[in-house]
Amino acid sequence: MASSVMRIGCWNVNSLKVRLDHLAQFLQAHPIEVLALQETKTVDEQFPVEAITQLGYQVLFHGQKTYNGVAILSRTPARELQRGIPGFTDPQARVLTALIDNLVVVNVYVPNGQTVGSDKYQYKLAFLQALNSYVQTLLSQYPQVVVLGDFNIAPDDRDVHDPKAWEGEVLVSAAERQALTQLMALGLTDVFRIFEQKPHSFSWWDYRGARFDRNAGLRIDLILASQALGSHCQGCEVIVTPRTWERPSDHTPVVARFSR
DNA sequence: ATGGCTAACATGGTTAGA
Repeated sequence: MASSVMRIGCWNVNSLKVRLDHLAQFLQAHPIEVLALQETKTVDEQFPVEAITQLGYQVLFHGQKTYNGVAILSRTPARELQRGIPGFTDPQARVLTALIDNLVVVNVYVPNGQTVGSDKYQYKLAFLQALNSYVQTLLSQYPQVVVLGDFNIAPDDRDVHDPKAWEGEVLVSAAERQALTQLMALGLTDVFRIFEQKPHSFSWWDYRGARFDRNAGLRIDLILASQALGSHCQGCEVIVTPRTWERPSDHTPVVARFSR
């Protein structure tokens, strides 16, 4: 790659079709090298390849009807390594892994879990366990790995606008946080926390109740880097601006910058 | 206060998100 800097981002767009203009605006302002999208909500047959190409990106995608769907945009060619998690049969399109130069990009849209103890919560925990095994295998094969996307887990109370109100709830419950801790224990760093950050930095705000205006959000969109990659991280920030645009996604992009 | 917003699918009202 010509550039000495590699910028990698993630963004839950909550429907790619609705958010195409915002994606173009964002990439114009932040012409990053790799962007992992979640909740594209688009079947592969209808994926807007042409629109993405016109933005100057190549794209891999793994979608389904109505729900979920993930895509990886890149300036340089990406090779698809895996759709979904090996050995974890799942009709929901939530994981896509690509090899871009020497970098393994694991784009994840972790299940929401709905409520603690529900069937969807159990599915979320099973998903995270399967993801753990998968990432462990990848880390044994490749030094440079980034696992990024919508984790639907706020790592700790700094990532929650009102920890008391959220205590024990889905997205912050002990079992979810433990699953994330176990994933990171494989050798992944939440690069956002390498750096000093403004307090109350969040990546998602509920559409309801003017929560964005009150900054009543959570940080649930994460960029986790392997040691070999993370040691080259030069910065990480949440890009809040797209949340101020008309008809926004409820999530904002997160971007990390790496030297090469 | 189990409401409240948004999107998909459908074309009214349900499902799901987080």
